[in-house]
Amino acid sequence: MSKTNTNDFYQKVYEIVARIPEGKVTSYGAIAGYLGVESGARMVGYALNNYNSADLGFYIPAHRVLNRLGQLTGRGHFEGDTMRERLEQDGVEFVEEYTVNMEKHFWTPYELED
DNA sequence: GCCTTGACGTTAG
DNA sequence: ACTAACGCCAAGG
Repeated sequence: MSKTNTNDFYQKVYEIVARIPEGKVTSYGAIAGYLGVESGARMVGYALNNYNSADLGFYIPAHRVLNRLGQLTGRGHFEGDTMRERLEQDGVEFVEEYTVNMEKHFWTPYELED
């Protein structure tokens, strides 16, 4: 009875985000597509918004999840410029004030297969 | 129970 | 190449 509930979907999102390598970024759509929900990009954003570190018990680098253009669309949910600062610490190259070099740092969950 | 909103993405003009 | 509109699905009002 492994039914893909929304809560299960969120859980998978957290697991994937937690595995994003340092210096790499991915997109909401990439995660959604990997989970089999191509149209669930917004749900990924919802998952991160609902995310509570206390519930999971492990930290997830939500700042490494951007939209498909590499823009830090979720920066408003971080404190100040925390999101951008975190990415810079990871060594991510920016092409705009709030846009990273997607071509250079893009990463997909499929690379987890290894 | 209907309507609006949103950490998105694709297609059309 | 740029902008506008629609589709998507869940949560909150």
